[in-house]
Amino acid sequence: VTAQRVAVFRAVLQDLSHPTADAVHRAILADLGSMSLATVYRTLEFLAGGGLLRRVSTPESVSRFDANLAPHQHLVCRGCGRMRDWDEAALHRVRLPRRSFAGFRPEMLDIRIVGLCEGCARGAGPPLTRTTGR
Amino acid sequence: VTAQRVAVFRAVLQDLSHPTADAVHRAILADLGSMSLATVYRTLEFLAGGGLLRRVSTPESVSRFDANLAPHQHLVCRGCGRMRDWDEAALHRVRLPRRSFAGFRPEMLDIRIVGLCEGCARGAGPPLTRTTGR
DNA sequence: ATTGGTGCAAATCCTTTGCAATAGC
DNA sequence: GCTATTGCAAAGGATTTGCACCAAT
Repeated sequence: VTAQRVAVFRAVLQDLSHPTADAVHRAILADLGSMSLATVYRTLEFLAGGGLLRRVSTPESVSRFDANLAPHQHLVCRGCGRMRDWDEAALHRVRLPRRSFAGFRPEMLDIRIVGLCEGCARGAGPPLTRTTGR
Repeated sequence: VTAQRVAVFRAVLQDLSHPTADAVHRAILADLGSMSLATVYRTLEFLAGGGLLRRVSTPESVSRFDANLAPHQHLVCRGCGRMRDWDEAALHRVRLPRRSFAGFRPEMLDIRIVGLCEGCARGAGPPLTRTTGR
């Protein structure tokens, strides 16, 4: 339990937009002055492995991190990539089908609500490109 | 409309595991002999932009492509990364809440069913690491 | 001749890793 | 002192891009 680990954990706790490793790094630099990006990556990996953080998947090619361990969904802005927590009652009611799907063993549902955040909607974000599902 | 574009499109149509750019490239090499990986990337981008294919997000750091344009969900194996289409009735019933979520303008639901495919379940895939939601 | 598509290699972005220096117990 | 952690720089994988060449109109 080092100062760096505390700093990374706090940075994720404080950034509700689900920061990327780089965003965490920048926040720490602005706040404490210095820290290696490699250490940020290692620490995020360490905290996620220890169950203190979650690595969440994004439609982009970067990992984002979430300190909210409770079951919930995410609002993902396709403009800026930021994510906010959201807890939609209707989605809680969805259950994983009891048994396996033709040999596939389901373990969890991964649900995102993709759209535009307020800021990006104003400036009209880029056109919808990466899609899945409905 | 060139021979390369046809080859890429057909490769995606024929691979139901939602191939990566690299997998498409390998399939074409095995089949036709030669084609530049850069062209595969450019063509996939072109086809996705034109609406003939979809780029689907994955929990990994690679893009996968889907020629099935109908609304559906995916079974994603966290062992090998392969995806299969799945159409779960219960998930079709989920509706996006009517209006915006505190300034966020929802556009679509992105739903994945994460688990282990038959092959990976046998060999017991790696432990569950990247998570989201429930 | 002109426009667009292709191949190759170099460049970019995000992330991980080897290794020596360092910190904490 | 020992072991785990850090920083730096280099390596890595996926993807994109600059540019010259080639093909079809």
